[in-house]
Amino acid sequence: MDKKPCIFQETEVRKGPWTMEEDLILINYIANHGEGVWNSLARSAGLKRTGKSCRLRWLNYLRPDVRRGNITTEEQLLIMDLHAKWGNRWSKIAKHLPGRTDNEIKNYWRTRIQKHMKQAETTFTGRISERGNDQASTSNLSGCYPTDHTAESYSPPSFNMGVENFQGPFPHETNDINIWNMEDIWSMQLLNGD
DNA sequence: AATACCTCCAACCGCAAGCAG
DNA sequence: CCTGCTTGCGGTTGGAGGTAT
Repeated sequence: MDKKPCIFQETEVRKGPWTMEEDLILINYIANHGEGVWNSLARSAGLKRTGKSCRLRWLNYLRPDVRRGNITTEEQLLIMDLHAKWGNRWSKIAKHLPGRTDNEIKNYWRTRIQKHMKQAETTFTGRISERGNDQASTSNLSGCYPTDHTAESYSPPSFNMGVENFQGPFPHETNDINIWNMEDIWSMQLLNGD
């Protein structure tokens, strides 16, 4: 990969997946200096990333209060409700779901809810054309909300951001060297001192 | 077992708003 | 007011992992 360091790589901005080292650097830096001007933070921390990238990584992934795991039924309904009110104002919606990020909600909406609604729409309009629209009401969509495993398999309102309880950001733990979890990162961060 | 297809999500991009000089 | 910089937001994409054939 980086076997041939060249002069350009020195100033080159890194893109793509974050490495554990980068995560650690960012966490350590923020732990010591706090969040700030992201561009200068990236530079001062020695990260070859844009401020934007650092901010995104921190907010969506590294922040200690980021809650990971499947969306609960309550959250699901809240998302539906708020989306009906505000539309695609993901950050606004996210503010009402503690620990959830706008990115996560957005992804959830696009991949699950939107899909289900689309399916519902096609079957629904199919039914309408079959037997009239006597059942036509938007509230019918509520019966089509995804109530699949994602909501059922979610364990814990008792979620605790304590390091020992945190399950890590990755849904699938593997032996891959590039895969680490937040427990690793936070414990290493603790070892590195405040 | 191989591979084609699908799903999900982390991360990027572009744009607009806010703010300081 | 204008300009340049930073941040925040929403849309989109690439790729890893899972599933179907």
